[in-house]
Parts: sequence; C-alpha cells; structure tokens
Amino acid sequence: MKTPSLPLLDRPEGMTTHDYAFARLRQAIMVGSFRPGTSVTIRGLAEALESSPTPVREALRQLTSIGALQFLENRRIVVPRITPARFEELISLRIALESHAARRAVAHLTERQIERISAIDDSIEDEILRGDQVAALIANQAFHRTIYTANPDQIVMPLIESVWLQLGPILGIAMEHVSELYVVDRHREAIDALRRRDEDAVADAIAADIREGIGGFDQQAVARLLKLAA
Amino acid sequence: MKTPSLPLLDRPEGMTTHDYAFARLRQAIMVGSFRPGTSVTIRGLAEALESSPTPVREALRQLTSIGALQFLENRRIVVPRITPARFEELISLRIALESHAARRAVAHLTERQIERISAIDDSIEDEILRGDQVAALIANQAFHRTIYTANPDQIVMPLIESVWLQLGPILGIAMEHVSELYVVDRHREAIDALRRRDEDAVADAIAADIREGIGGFDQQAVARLLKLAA
DNA sequence: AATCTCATTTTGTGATCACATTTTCGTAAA
DNA sequence: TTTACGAAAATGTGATCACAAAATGAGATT
Repeated sequence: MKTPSLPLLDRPEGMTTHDYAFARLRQAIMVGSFRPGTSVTIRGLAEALESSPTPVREALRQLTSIGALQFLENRRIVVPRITPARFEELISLRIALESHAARRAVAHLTERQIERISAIDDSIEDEILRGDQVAALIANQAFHRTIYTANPDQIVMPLIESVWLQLGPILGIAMEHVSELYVVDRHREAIDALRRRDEDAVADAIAADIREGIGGFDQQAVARLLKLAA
Repeated sequence: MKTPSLPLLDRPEGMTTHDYAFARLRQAIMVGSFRPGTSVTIRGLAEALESSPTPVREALRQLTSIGALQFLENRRIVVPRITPARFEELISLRIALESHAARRAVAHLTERQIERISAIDDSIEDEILRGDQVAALIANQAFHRTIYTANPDQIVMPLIESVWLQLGPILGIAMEHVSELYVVDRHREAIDALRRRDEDAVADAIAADIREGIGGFDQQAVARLLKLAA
C-alpha cells in the first residue's frame, strides 16, 4: 500500500497532531495531490506524518464528512471516483453556492478589502507566468475565499470548500494534462462589480468565472481526462 | 458535566460503534435535543453510549466538520450558539441550497416517487394532529430529502443536512415555546409543480415553504426565543 | 495459462493508559 | 460579601495493544 506523498505544510506551534494531520491531508486533496480512486491507510499516513493512528483516524473521519474521502463497506479508505455526471453536479453546485456567497458579501466589503482582492488577483497572474500551477490554484482559492468571508456571519464557506475538495482530485489530473487552466477569467469583471456594489453583476461574474474556468470542461473532456489518468 | 439525554436510535447489526455514536448524536442534534451553548464531554457521551472515548471522539470530530458542534480553543466541546444574524444566514442558505436541489431533481422523479412524496406529506399532517412535534419534524425532513435525492448523482444532500444540523438547536427551543410550527406549508403546491415538471414552480414552492416555515421567524422572534432559552 | 486454496500479512476497530491542561471548588484574605 | 489562591478532579490528547476482518501471495490443481 503506497501512501501518496503529502505536500509540506507549516505547523503552527500549539497545533494538535490531529489538527495538523487534518490540515495537511485536506490541503493535499484540495490542490490535487491525490488521484481519484487512490486508497490510503491509517498506518501509512501515520508514518508519513510521523505520528500514531489515533489522530490520523480522526482526521480521515472528518475528511469523509466533507466528501473528501470515502470509507467503503470493506473498510477501505479511498479518494472518491468522479464520473462526468458527478462532475457536472459539482460545477452547478459551485455556481449556486458561490454566487449566493458573493451576493451576500457585497454589502460588507470595504474599499481596502477590495484592493486586497485585486492584489490577490495580480498574484494569480504572477504564478501563472511563473508556471507554478499549484500556487496559482491556491491564490485563486484565496481570491474567492476573501470575497465570501467578508460577510462576518457567513456560514457558506465550509460548504464551498467541501465542493472544492471534491473537485480536487480531477483538478490534479487536469493540471497534469492541460497546460493552461486559466486562459479566461472574470476576476476583473467581478472586482469592478464589487466596486459598484452591484450584487447581480458580482454574482454573474463569479458564475461566469466558474462556468468558463474549470466548469468549461464538458462531459467528453472529463471522460477523456479520467481515461488518461486510469 | 451533565450529558444531554440522547433519543434512542436503532442500531443495525454490523454497524461499528463509531458509526452508531455518530448517527445517534447527529439525530439528536438535528431534532433539537441539544440547546445552543450546551457543552458535552467525550467521556460523558461514551458512558451514555456504553462505549469508550475513542469512537465517540471520532464521531464528535465528524460532527464539527459539518458545523453541528464546535471544539473551542479551551478544548471544550459545545453546541454552537445562534445569533439572529447567523439564523438569517442559515435560512437564506437553506433556500439557495434547497431550491437548487429541488430544481435538479425534477427531471428524475417518477410518478411513483411523487406518490410516495405525497404520502409522506400526509404523514406530516398525521403527526401534527397527534401532537408529536419531533415525528412531524422528521417526516418533514423526509419529505424534502426524498425529493432532493431523486437525483442519483446529487452531491448537495450532505450540505443541506449540515444546514439542518445547524438549525437543530434553535428548532428545539422553538418547539418548546411555539405550539404550531407548521401552520402554513407549501407542500401541496410543490407536489403539484413536480407533477407538472415545472422546475421554476418547484423551486419557488420550496423556497416559499422554507421562508414561511422556520424562516418566518424574524430577527426579533429569534432573539426572543434565545432569551427564553437562556 | 488460469483458477482455487490457505497461511501470512495488512488493516480498521475499539479499549486502555499516561500526560498535560483546564476546570472546579473549598478555604482564606480583603 | 467578594475576590484570590491552590489542591483535587475532570477532561482532551495521543500512543499502544489485542482482536477480527480483509487483502495478499505462494503453491497446488485443473
């Protein structure tokens, strides 16, 4: 049972072993380090994380609660497989969740926050030019997250991240086989709409960004990617 | 540390201790058995469930992943407190999620399934007449769940249940202080729209059902309820 | 070459224990 | 009466172990 390699992650002092295991596994899955169908073992990950089974098992259980992993009937632990239909569900759910979240964030965003969001958008461009796909992906997530979390009472972010986690594995495949993942983006359009406090325009820009970005893969493209990875 | 009492729940043979603990705690929170701010302990629940700390801890960790519980900095485990603003966020999120889910289920529903949904709606009325609020609540959830899960590739149900879980505690308070929780409902309207395969009408009926049901509490009503429970 | 059998190994599960931190509560001082 | 203090109890954390079930792989059979 080969354990997938885990990208390193900073461990703040005082963080429990369990929290660290959770954060690191979560990050790994979200940026596409695990392939769909990959199976992991508690002991294997415990060794990779230099800890014991107990905290790792807790982290794995949490990850199953948010759809990032699956405990099968045979008690095997696997990264869920994607089908074209499931992919389409995830994209339409992303659109529904994120346009809702964006809409409800508009009223809370300050000028300063909008500037920060604009700066994050610039950093996405930088990472793309440098060819660092994972860094670009993380920056892109930060772009979206910073908008949505401007709403202080927001509840939706964990749900959005659950969807991101479920898209992670196919995203990892896409990054291996597609050179340009961000050819088009609607970020400037969203930022302009934020400045105008135009809720509808913000929601539309976010929806279009998703639809034309990762959502741009049609069912055949997804099927092709899955075939390549098999 | 007094441990809240847990409604009994059937334990299918072969179910692991952990799964049983998770299912039972989840059910208890979803039907309002726990008050906001209640704190629980691992050992206390382990005793109540006649098991040991390990599987209970895993169940609690999962429940935090879906917003049903919270591990505080002090390492205390509590049922999250509700604020009027948070309540309003939860309702608007419910509407966004469930009208999306309903819309995407319409095409998959068979006549037979629609009949079953209609029968569930009747059973809600029965439970209300019998005065069993918890049974009515569970039947109401079944009504919604049966619609949304007709879509076989559906991803959204776990997210919807996460929101239900977060509303559970305030619902428990409401059931104690409000005699009629389901005076109006739009279920017949939704069922008729399902029969006509009218996606927009289904989504509207579900949204109205939520808005006029639990969503009908305004901020003052929520604040009053919270005060009563404190 | 493919399939079956069975012993070995691997793996998830759940109980237990030691440890450090936090909470609780009785007592004393202000 | 209120506040401060310190010992005792309670609690979360993480490692370890025994156990049962599942997976693996070598060797025999067809």
